[in-house]
Amino acid sequence: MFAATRPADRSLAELDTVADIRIPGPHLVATYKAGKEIYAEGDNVDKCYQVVVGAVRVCRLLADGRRQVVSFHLAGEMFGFEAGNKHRFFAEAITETRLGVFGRRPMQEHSRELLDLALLGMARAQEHLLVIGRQCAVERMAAFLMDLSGRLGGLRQVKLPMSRQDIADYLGLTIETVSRVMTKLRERSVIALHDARTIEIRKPDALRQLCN
Amino acid sequence: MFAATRPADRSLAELDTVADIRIPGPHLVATYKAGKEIYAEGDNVDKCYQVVVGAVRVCRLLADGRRQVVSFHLAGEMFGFEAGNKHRFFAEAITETRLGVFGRRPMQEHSRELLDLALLGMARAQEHLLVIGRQCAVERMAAFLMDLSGRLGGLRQVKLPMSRQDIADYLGLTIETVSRVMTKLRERSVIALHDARTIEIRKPDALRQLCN
DNA sequence: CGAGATCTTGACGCGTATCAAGTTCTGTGG
DNA sequence: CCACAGAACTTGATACGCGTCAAGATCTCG
Repeated sequence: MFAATRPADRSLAELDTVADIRIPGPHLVATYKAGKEIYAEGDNVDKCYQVVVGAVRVCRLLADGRRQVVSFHLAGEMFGFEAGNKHRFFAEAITETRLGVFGRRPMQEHSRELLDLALLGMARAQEHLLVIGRQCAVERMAAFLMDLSGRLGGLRQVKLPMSRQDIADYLGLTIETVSRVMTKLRERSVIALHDARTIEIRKPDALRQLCN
Repeated sequence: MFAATRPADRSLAELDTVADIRIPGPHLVATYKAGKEIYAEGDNVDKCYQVVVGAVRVCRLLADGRRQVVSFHLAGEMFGFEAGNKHRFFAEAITETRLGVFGRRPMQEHSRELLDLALLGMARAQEHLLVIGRQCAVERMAAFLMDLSGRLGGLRQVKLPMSRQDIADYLGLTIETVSRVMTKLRERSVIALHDARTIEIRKPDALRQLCN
C-alpha cells in the first residue's frame, strides 16, 4: 500500500508477521460487550487472549482518575501475558469483542512463540514511548493513524473502534487536543472524516512525514 | 529498605528477581569507554549483553536531533534482545562499562529465561509509558528516582551515572526542567544533593507519594 | 590553573490543558 | 419512523506548565 520497506522504515509491519502466530489446541471463545472488563489489575496472570473480532484496550488508572492506555489490540492480535503473577494493568473490550482464550499450560508449551510476542510487545511499548516522550500533538496523532492503518491491513479507510477519550489517553493528550488535531489534519486534506470514527487517509506520505 | 510490598505496590522490585538470571556457559567480557557505542540502529541482533559494571542507555534519535532514551541498564541487568533481526534502537555506555556478551546460539537455548527478560522489558516500558504519558515533571522525576534507587539496591544514597541530558531524554523533559525539579525537591528536603550526581533520598515516603 | 563540559537559574513564549458552550451522533421508546 | 436523551465530538476563550533562549556558576580533567 504505502512505500516498500526502506532501510529506515519505522513501521512495525515487518514484525507483525509474528503476531500471526496461532497457538494450536483447543481453547475457549468468549464474547465481551463494549466496555466489559476482561481482566482486572491485580488478577492472576493465568490466561492469554487472541482477539477474534473487536478491539481491546489495556490501561492503568492513577488515583486521581488520570488514565493511560498502554496498548490497543485488534483482530488477530494476542495479549494478556505479563511479567510476574499479577496483572499490573487491566483490559477492557472497546467494542463488542470475541476472544480466543488460552490457558497457562498450553501457553507454557509455546514459550518460543510467547517470546516473540513478548519481544513484539516490548518493541511496541518502546516505539510508543518515543512518540509520547518526544513528539508533539500532531506528530502523535500521525504516528497513531499510521500504526493503526498498518495493523488494520494498510487500508486507506480506517474505522476507529475507539473513542477520542481512548485515543487521548493512549497518546497522553486530552480529547480536546485530539479533536483539534483531527480538524487540522482534515483542513490540510491529510485525512478526511466521513464521520468521527471513519477516517480516510488522503495523503499517506504527508502523514508519514509527520511521524518522522 | 522502604515499605514492605503492599497489594498496590507499583515498584518493579518483585520482578527484579528475574533480572538475576545468569545464562551459564562461556562468554566474552568487553569494556566500553564512556559514550562508546555498543550497537547501532540497524545492526543485526545477534548478541545479548549483561552489565558487569557501569551503566548503559538505549535510545533513538529523530531526524531533527530530538532523542528518546528508552531504557537505562545498570549492573546485573541484561539488554540487547529485540524483536526482529535489526536493532531499532542504539545502545551506548554511559560511564566506563564492562559487559558480559552472549552469542545468539547460547541465548536460543535459554528461550525460557529470555522470555522472562522480554516480559520484564515490556513491563518496564509500559510503566515508563504511564509516567511519561500522564505525569507532570515532578512526578516523573520522583518515579525515576524511586525506580533507580530500587534497582541500585534500595539505598538512600544514589550515585547517578547519567547526565541531566540523559535523564531529560529519558523522561521526555528538558535539562532545564530536570534541573529545576531537582532544586524544588531539594528545597522541600525530599532529597539532598551532595553534588549534582549524588542524591540522598531524605523523605522516601514523600517521594513515593509523588509517584502516585 | 585553565578550558570545556555540565549544571543551575532567570525571563519569556508557546503548546497543550482547562473550562465552557454548542453541535452531532446514537440508541431507545413512543 | 420520529422524538428525545444522553453520549460523543467539536470549537472557542483563557490559563499554566514546560520549552526556549540566555547568562552565569560549578565541576572535571588535562
